[in-house]
Amino acid sequence: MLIGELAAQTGTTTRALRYYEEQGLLESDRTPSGYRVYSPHAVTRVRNVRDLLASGFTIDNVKSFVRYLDTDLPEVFEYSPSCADGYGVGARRVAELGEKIASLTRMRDILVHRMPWLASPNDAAQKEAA
Amino acid sequence: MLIGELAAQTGTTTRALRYYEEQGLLESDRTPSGYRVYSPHAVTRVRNVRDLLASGFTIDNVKSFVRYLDTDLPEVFEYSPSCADGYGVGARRVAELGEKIASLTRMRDILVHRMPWLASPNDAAQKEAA
DNA sequence: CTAAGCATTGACCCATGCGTGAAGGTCAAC
DNA sequence: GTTGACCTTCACGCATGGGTCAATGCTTAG
Repeated sequence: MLIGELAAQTGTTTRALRYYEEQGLLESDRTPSGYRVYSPHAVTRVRNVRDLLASGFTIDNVKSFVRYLDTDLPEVFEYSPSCADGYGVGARRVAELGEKIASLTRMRDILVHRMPWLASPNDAAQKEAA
Repeated sequence: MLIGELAAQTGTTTRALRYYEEQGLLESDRTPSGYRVYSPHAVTRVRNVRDLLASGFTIDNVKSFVRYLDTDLPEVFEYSPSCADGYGVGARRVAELGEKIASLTRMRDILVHRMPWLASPNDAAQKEAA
């Protein structure tokens, strides 16, 4: 299949697919005239990439999972030592997200401290969510 | 005073001061040879800009406060209708920060949901912090 | 033949607050 | 006169995931 069809089947754009290929996450054959040709497996692969991106991983993170992208990913990953490297990536990413969250939360708290009259609704929602 | 001394007195860099000027947050006279010359008021101004940035405002936000930057800012802003526009900026910024925090938190929760074995320490700290 | 609708590579754009050179002019002191 | 410490204006770089042209080629139906 050509790139437009793959884009349609995976709900993304041709630009994104070329980007994934540029990042080493996707392969393609070429017609004599240079068009990218994909096997049906590419659909799974692209869905997995987008799944992981939507789960909060970065493109660089996803590169670490490249070995697992050709089969459907489970909803929840069991712990198995054969995937320890992937788990390290997950742990680091969670730590990064935690730091960013903490940093933004500090900023928001400083702001609310200096402007107390804009405090309550967000604060209540925040405490409830945690 | 010249830019280097202003940088030293405000604990920042010459690069940052030129950037603030480029953004319309700081003014300077020039010597015949083109050096920037600042009045002592500039020290207060720069400190206020950095104070607001450290409080979680963006450069664009600070531009809205440009009228108030020549006198010392209070630690906590009282509510007064004469500054309603500034308060709107504060409210919007707090909302933006809240959205970013919520978005990152959603991502982290999805990740932890898919990789449950990396859950606890961050989670506990998070709930405690809120 | 030609137009429509696909494809190609290349390259700039977004936001954020500066850091970090490069290449050069100015000023005070020795 | 020359060294060294200051100053000047560019202008690229960062991290993120593509968006959005531009200029051009391929393919197929009318």
